[in-house]
Amino acid sequence: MAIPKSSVPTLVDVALEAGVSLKTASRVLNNSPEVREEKAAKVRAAMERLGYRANALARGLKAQRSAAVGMIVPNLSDPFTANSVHGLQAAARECGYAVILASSGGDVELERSEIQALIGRQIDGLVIAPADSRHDTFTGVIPADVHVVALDQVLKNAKLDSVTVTNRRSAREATEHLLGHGLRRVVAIGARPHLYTMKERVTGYRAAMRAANLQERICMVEHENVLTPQWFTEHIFALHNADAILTLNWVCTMAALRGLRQLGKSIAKDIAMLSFDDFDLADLISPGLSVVVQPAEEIGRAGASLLFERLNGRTGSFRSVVLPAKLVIRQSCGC
Amino acid sequence: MAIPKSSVPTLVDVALEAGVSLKTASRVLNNSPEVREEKAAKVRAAMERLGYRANALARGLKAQRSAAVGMIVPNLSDPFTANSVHGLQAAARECGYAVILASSGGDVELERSEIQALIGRQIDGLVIAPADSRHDTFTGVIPADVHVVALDQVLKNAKLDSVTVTNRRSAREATEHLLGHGLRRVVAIGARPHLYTMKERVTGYRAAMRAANLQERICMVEHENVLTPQWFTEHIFALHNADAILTLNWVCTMAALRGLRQLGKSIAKDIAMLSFDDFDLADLISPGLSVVVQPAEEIGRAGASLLFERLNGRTGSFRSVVLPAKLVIRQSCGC
DNA sequence: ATGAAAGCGCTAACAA
DNA sequence: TTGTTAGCGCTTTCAT
Repeated sequence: MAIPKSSVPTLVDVALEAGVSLKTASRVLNNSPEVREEKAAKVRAAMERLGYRANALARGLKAQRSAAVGMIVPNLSDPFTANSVHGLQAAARECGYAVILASSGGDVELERSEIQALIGRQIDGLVIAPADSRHDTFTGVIPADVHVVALDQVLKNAKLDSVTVTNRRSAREATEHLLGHGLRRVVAIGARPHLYTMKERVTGYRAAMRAANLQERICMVEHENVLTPQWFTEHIFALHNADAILTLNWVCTMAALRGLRQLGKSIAKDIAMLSFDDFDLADLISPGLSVVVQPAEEIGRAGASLLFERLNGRTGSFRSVVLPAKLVIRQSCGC
Repeated sequence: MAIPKSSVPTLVDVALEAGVSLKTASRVLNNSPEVREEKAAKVRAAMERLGYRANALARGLKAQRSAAVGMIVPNLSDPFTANSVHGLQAAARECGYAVILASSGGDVELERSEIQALIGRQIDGLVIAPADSRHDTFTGVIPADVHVVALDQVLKNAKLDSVTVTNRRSAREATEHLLGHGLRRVVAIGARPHLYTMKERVTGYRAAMRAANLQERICMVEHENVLTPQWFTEHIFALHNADAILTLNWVCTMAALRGLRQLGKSIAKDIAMLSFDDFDLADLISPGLSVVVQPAEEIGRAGASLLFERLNGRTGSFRSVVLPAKLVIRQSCGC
C-alpha cells in the first residue's frame, strides 16, 4: 500500500532508464519484432526495475480500443446467470480482456442506460442477456465497431451474433417425457412472457401438447413474484387440476417448490414436476428434481468466443450458436 | 447497430456545433456552475443533436480517475459471492462507477495478476475477497491513491477498510445451539484453512467446545473437492463417530448434504447438521437446514460505501465494518 | 532498426 | 464568464 502516485512510472521513464527512445520502449511493450533483442532486453529490464505498468486508459485512448468488454445481465442471483458470467470472465481473461459487469434487473430503461455508459467507456464488445425481447435497446446506440453478442436471445434480422440453447426442442422433450408417464394435465409455468427463451420454451411445450391432442395449459405471469402459494392453489389446482407442471426457469422452479411445499402437495405423488435449469441441490431434494440442464458456463464462453473472433477480424454473416440443453431425469417427473 | 465510428462526435464537435469554445463545452459536460445558462442550453442542445457521449478513457486519462472500481472474488458460482457482487454493483452504479469484475479462482498468483491488470486500468478503488489470508497481494503493488476494501477478511495492521460478519460469534452460537440439543461429538468441517473467515469460524467453534469441556473435533481440508462420501465415512463416522456436524461454508455444506445422502445417513435422525450460508432451498429440503445467514448483498453494499467514502475524501483511520450474521433455526439441528 | 513529433479526447492552468 | 493553451500516457506516421 505504498507507491506514491507521483512515482508511478510511465513509458517515458522506462525509455529514459533504458537509454532508448520512447518509441522503442513502446515497440517492446507491444512485442513488436522490429527491435534488436539487445535493446529489447534493456527495456524489459528497465520495466522490471521500475515496476512499470502500462496505462490502459492512455493506450485505449490512442489505440481506439479498450481491451474491455461489457456484460449486461438481468439478475446475478440466478445461478444460471452467475455461471454464465463466470464462463465469460474466464474466457475474457485468457484473451487479455477485462469484463465490465452491469445488471439491468430486467428493466429495459436501466439496460439502455447501462449500454450508454458502457459505450462511453469505449468497450470493444458487448455481451448482453436482454431484459425484454420486445425492445431493441441497441440500434442507433452502438457504434459500428463495437460488436454485440446476445445471450439467450435471437433477434430476427438483427445484426449480431447470439448464443442460445435448444429451448424449443428441450421444452418439447421435457413435455413429452411427462406425457410418456401418462400425465395429461401438464401445466407450463413461466414468467416474463416477453423473453425470447420463454417464448421458445412455451412453443416447445405447445408442440408436444398439440401433438398429443391435449389441451394446452399455459400459466404465464408478468413477474415471478406473483407465484405465491395462493397462486398455485388457484391456477394450478383449482383452474387446471394439474397432474404435472413444467417450470420454465429457475425462479419459477424455486417458487413452485416453495408453493407446493406450503400447500402440502407431494411432488411426484400428488403432482409431477420437471424444470428448466439445474442447481446444486436438485438431486438432493426428495424426490430428485428432473431438469433441463443448460450449459451455463459454456454459454458464457461461447459468447466470449463469438465476440473475440469478431474483434480479431472475423467478418461476414452473423452466427447463432445453439448449445444443447440436456434432459436430466431424476424422480420428480414420476420416474 | 449503425453509427460509423468516424462520426462518433467529440467534445470539439459539440463546441463547434454550439458555437462555443471547447472549454465551455467541457464546463457544461461537468456541470460547472460558472457558465451562462443561455450558452449551457445551446451546448446541451448540440450534445443532444449529435448524440454525444463523453469518452471515459480520455476523461480518465486527463483526470487521473477512471470512475471504475475493481472487484476480485474467488468463486462466482457460490451464491453468497454472487449476491455480494450484485450488491456492490448496484451501489456502484448509483454512484456513477463501473465495476470491473475478476475472479481469482482461489489462486493467489491469479489474484496477484488480476490486481496488476486492474491497476493498469487505473481503477479508483478495489474491493477484494482475498483468496488466501497468508499472502499479502497488495503491498507494494497498489498506488497510494487507490483505496482497497477487503471483504471477508481483516488484515491485522494493514492499511485498508474491511467488511466482515460476526464469524466467530456466530460459529460459537451455532455450536452452542447444537450442544444445547445434548449433542456432544460435534465436528466442524471446513476447507481452505488459510482463509480468514475459516479461522474465525473455527475459533468460534473451539470456544464453544472448550467452554463445554468437550473434545474439539476439527476437520479442515485444503480444498472442498476432497469432501467425498468416503471422506465422510472415514473422518466423520469412523474417526469421530459424530453426532453433529457444523459445515463452515456453502461448498462444504453442499458436499456434506451429498455425502450424507450417498451414505444413506438421515440428517437430524442419524446426525444433526448446522451450516454457514443460507441458500434458496435450505428451507425446502427435508429436514429444513439450520444455517448461519450472512447478509451477502449488504456486504457488497457496505464495501461499496466504504470505498466511495474514501474516494469522496474520507481520511483517517481504517474502518472494519462487522455485519451481523443471523442464526436461522430450522430442523436439521434437531429442533 | 530507431527516433522526433503529432495527436487520441478530454480537463485545467492561466489569461482575457 | 469565457477562451487559449498545454498535456495526461500512449501509439504511430514519417523520416533517418
